[in-house]
Amino acid sequence: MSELLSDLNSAQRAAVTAADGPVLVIAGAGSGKTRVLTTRIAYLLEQGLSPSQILAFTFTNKAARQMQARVADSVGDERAPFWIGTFHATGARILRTHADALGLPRDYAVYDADDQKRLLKRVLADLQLDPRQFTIAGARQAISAWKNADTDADQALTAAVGYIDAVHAKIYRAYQEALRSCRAFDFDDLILETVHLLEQHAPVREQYASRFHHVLVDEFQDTNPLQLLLVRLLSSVHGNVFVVGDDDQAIYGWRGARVENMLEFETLFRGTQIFRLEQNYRSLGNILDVANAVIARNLRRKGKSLWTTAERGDPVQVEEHLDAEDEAARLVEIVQAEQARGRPRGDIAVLYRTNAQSRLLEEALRRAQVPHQVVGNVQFYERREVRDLLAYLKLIANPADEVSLQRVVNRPRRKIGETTVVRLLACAREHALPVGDLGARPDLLAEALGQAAARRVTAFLDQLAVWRRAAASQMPVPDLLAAVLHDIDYETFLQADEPETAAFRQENVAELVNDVHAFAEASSGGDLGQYLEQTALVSDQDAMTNGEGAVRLLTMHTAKGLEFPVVVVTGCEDNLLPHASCSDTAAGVEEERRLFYVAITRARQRLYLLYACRRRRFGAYEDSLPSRFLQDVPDRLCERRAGRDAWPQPVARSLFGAADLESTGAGGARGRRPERSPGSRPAADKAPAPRSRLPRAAAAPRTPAATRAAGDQWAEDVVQTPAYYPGQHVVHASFGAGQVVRVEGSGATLTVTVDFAEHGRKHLLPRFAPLHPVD
DNA sequence: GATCGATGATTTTTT
DNA sequence: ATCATCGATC
Repeated sequence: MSELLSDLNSAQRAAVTAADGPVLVIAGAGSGKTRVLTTRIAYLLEQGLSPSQILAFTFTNKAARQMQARVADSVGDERAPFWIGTFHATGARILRTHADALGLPRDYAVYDADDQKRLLKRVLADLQLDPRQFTIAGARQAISAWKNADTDADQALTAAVGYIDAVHAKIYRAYQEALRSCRAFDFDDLILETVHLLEQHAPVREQYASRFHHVLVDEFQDTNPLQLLLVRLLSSVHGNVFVVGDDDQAIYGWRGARVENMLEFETLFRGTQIFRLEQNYRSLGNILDVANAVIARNLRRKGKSLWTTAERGDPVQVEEHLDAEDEAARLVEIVQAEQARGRPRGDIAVLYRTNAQSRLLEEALRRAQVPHQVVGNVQFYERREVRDLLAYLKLIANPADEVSLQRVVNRPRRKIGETTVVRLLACAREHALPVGDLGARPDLLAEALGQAAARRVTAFLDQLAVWRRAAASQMPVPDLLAAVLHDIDYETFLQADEPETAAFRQENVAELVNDVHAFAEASSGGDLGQYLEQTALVSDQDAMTNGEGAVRLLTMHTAKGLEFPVVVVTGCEDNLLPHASCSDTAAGVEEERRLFYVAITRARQRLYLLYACRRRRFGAYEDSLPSRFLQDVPDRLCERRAGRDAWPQPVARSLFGAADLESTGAGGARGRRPERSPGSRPAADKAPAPRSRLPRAAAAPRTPAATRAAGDQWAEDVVQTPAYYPGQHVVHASFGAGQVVRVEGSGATLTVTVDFAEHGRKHLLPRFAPLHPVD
């Protein structure tokens, strides 16, 4: 035990060893928050608690896995299997366990954002609302807000103020009915229904609340009222609630999170002990002071100031670029310069406010042959063919899943069109039967459909029934998927459907097959329901592997909880950061400032803050101004510079001096760059060597591709796909270590054949499969 | 029922 | 600029 605590500072140790009862740990960025949490769990275990008496909530599945692994490291594997997961995963687990007893459907589906959208689309169409006035996104937002406030549709209708609200409430009701008749829960339901379960069924509540002697919550500042309620219910017997958070990093207000959960914690839980962690172990001094200076501008905060004993480090680099394309080009330079200094690519993270920004950055990196990984965004599970196949599996698991049925009923083509589907669904609804089971009722089908349509539908439903029987008799998920693929002859369909992309799609299918196999191996006999649940609940961050070797591109939100030696924040511009849609309220701007603070505090050693003077929006250039937050970056901590040739000034504000307003210029040329203010460094002279002052090593950076190409291992498209080569040692997240056998295709269709030590030969798409070179 | 071209929205962040 | 959806056509 003493070794457990020996590496902690006194504040951390006090928190870890706190006596029973409610505990609030206010943990600044980089102050060892995760460590305190894991050590606390290990400490409790060493105090004699059984793992089954501990429940912990994390923000992502990845964090859950890491935390479990770290605890296992310090106390041994056999003591480690405590309950840990996201609120959603934990809710799903509890619901699944008690479904039968409560009359809930046992094989309920979990609807993700896409399923939810499709269902809402149908609901909106059924209600015949003006699609201009009532959008899917608007309705979804309203419904989610109600659910997070534990308000049902009837309550929402009663409390509705005004027409829009009232219609949204009606949509809510219709949506909820549709969801239930599909035997599906959406993300919010996973928590809401769990709360209802515990509230309404005292025995179940007692069971969990007495079982869990300690409940711990990470990222507490981003919990919503429902999640808080769940925590209270689960800890209602023992009252040992240990929460860790940072009010300065609350960035999920827009989806119902309430910092107040944290700020009011001590009034909610009597006798709360509070600990503050303010020593930062992550960032060098300049970076930390910039972060402190920025966040100090927020008025609504508990207030803390992080300190460090680390050296100052380099000044933070603040750079102006002409446009987003230039910014992207500069990013490539930065990456190459960092590499030239011996920095692994995996040390570098690129952050942005919106996903849309990633495309340009990604393109620039691809052109420059810099291996990179976009974390989140277009997920593997969101590929169309992958979603199609998952929809088949979902429909097999749950015949009432109308959204999935709609998705696959005519894919491959079975000549079952829109009209037929509408009639089919109406029929199912009318007789309160799962649509997938209608095959057993030829009488109803004959009644609802024409003869030809009924025949085709019957053929499809019969096929479905065969798969269902196979699944019911415990056919392993990989076999089931193989059966589906064979029976629908998906390969032929892909070929016929779109020959140009068939090969690419085929590989996605192969990757899904791999994924299913990996699941089967990892879970040893996990059933279909578990697999589907897992695919529904993956988060953006989960897709980020620990492997080295790729520059990471991710949103600032996704970056929460992570750290990188080098961070490049792009698009530090007003209307982007703070985002235009958040700029009209003080609270909105404060949340955006916290987001900027989160971005800054991800950096350990070097930090770049980039902005562009103009940027395309919907295709056309629009002028942009430096983020107002950049004004809060103290001059003494940073170097401000312009990266490229002289360019027309944006209209008003610039970091380079106040003279801008006068330099509006005439005609086409909008004036030239003004003189630098005394405090800031000049960047480019007007001389034609503007980049020479940029922080880049003098020697031309050598890319790995350039080096390896000499080996002549490469096919002709070596230029496009430099990252993998035969003989190379790689690591895959599920399959472990292996060696590359063959590299085919390029760009998006790049396929790598790998012999894995423990899993044999697999074909992989590095674009989706997390495959990392072992340097 | 499928296909093609025109049209309009899209870019806030996510479990 | 790109994507999804819609309508007209086969």
